[in-house]
Amino acid sequence: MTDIGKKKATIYDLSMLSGASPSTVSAVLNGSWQKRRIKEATAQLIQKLANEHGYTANLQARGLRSSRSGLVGLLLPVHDNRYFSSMAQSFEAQVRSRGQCPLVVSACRDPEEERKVVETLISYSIDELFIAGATDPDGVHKVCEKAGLKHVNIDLPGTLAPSIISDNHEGARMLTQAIIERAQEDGPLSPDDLYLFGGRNDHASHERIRGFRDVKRALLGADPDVCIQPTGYSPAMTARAFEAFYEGHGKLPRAFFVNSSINLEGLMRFLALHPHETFADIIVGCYDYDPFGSFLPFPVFMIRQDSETMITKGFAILDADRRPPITHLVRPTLVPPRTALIGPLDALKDIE
Amino acid sequence: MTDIGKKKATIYDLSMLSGASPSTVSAVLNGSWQKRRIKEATAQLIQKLANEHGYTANLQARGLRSSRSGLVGLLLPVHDNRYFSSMAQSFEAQVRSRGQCPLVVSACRDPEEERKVVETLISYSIDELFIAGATDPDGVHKVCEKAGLKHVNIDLPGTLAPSIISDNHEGARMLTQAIIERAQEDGPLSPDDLYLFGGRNDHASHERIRGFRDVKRALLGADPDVCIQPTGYSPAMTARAFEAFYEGHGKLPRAFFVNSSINLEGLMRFLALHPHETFADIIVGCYDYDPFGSFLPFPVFMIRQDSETMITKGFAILDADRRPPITHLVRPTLVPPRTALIGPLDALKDIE
DNA sequence: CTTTTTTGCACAATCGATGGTGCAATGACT
DNA sequence: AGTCATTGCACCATCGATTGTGCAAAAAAG
Repeated sequence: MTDIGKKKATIYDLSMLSGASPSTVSAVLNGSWQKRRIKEATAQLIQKLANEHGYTANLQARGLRSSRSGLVGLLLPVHDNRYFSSMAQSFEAQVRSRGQCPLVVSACRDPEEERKVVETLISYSIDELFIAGATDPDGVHKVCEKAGLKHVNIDLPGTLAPSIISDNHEGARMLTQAIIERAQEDGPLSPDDLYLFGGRNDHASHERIRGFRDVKRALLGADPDVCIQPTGYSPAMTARAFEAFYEGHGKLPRAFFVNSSINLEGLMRFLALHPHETFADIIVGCYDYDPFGSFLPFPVFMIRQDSETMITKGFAILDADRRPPITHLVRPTLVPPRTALIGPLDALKDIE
Repeated sequence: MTDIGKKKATIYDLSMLSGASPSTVSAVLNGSWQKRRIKEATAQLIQKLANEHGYTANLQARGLRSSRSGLVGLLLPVHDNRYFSSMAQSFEAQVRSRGQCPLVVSACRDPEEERKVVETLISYSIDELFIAGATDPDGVHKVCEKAGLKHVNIDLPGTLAPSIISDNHEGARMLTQAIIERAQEDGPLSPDDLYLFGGRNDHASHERIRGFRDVKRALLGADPDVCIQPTGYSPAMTARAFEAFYEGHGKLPRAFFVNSSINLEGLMRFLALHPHETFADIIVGCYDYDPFGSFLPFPVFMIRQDSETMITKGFAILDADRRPPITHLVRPTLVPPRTALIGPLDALKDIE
């Protein structure tokens, strides 16, 4: 307030102004002054000066000296997706409430990029890292371990570090059962009427496919392999798969399971190119929740993954003394069609 | 690779190993060795050692010394929203391609929080800051100015720093015209049939409301004030506004303009509580694009704001010598119903 | 074989904070 | 008054890099 446009005040400036030594100023401003037996009056004087001059500590200097930065990282595959962006939102809130600074970055599902990004984070001496949806969690683990960085995997498990993931198998079972039951309301459902689109060679996809097949076999008696159409996590590839099916059959499957909201975007691309009748009576299950996806013009059952709980558990694990590489499952919830859940935004005050 | 689990190598370690002085090592590793007339052979030796030991610079130390951190900040209102999350995605890509490190944080539209968050970023000596959708851009500006931090406003303008925003007035005109024309296909539209929901006391809302009223008056001849229903950026409040209208009229307006995708989520909450018939023939315009929002079971015209261009322009401005507090407009595009645009995710390779 | 120039590098200060150590002044006690 | 404990703080090394300066040795010039 007092200095306008000047450089930022340092403990040395306050040292001059107060007549105390820099180390005294430092002790006062970082709260360790009681331990250092600084007189209360001295402390108050320095506090006052600090306020007047708008002092804030240089966290790079502090981090350099103490080799702790107060930064906590979250590595995401992508931002542009409600599952991950709401994870980022919860993450931020929890990091802030712990008095640290969140650092959210994405690595585009590229294993090379994942490692490079983490190297960069390490160069800033981040204290802890959440690795979400990494393509190569164990590769990232090695980078972290070399630097002695505490970390957990979220969403996709690794074998070397503790992991907290959605119970994909159970979630997929719930979702599959829901769409089968709903489809059967319109008449008997043959195994050929139920497909799965999306997913690739990762743990989550495997588990979801396994859950899908289990339930499908139990309820419909069979499960031809052709009904599983992996397309990767790409809207374009997914759209192509729908297109291919449509060309072969003149329609979409009566019911299908879509592996993630990213794949569901592929369905939108398909729909954009075809008249409404093409999908007038399909039943869709999507392993992810999106508030608009829930209101599409056909029934969409969704799975809401509990990213908030995953983050909470992640912190609990990081805070623990020992961190065995165990995988913890978090139960997701089934969201029936036409449901608007409240999200992290609802915690915001928006008066006026 | 060579040391497993050890502490990170520093220039002093490499100095010992190579026999060169720390300053020589530093010069080699930061690329300034030509300028310092270091022999090529020396440089190569040091490079080799650095690779073998997996050296990476301590960026806090570098930042402390050079008072540049390589960090570029993006301050968002919220993550959990396709407009802002896709902005984050473009931002990251551009920052990375400039060899810097993106730091994306949200401040929940709380002016106090905005300033606090920026103070924190400043403590990490970030080099540049993008302030997106800030509630109080000028308050943030002052904090930045005190610290000598270069910054631009995105999405919501300030008066003290350069701003790059969507051409809200023009976008609103396009959107309003589109929904009016579409609604008129179903028969004549009276001024009471066209409402606007959402928005609050910010520049974007004002401009959008202005554009809406201009076009509505021009095409429908009148524009009763009751047709403007500001609800803030809150799904819950927006839902309440729809509910209130519905209680008063037994239906929703034939056509309406929704101020943002966040407000559109409020419509979803309303819909969840009412049967399909309630909204069988509404026409909606939403000032924001969401790939699923575009395929709701009624026509939804959307406005896609070009956040990628905004970020690009932002960098251009930050790179310029002078930065007058001018507001730059970026033209958004009208997206007709049932349209799936490609997004930043499509740049990703997703093989297999 | 000097003198000058160039090459190649080492030295040391510095960025802003932290924390161990040491010492003077004060007060308590015998 | 002399001894001892306590209080209150200053001093200084340190974290890991950057950078201005200076100086020896080698090369070029005379």
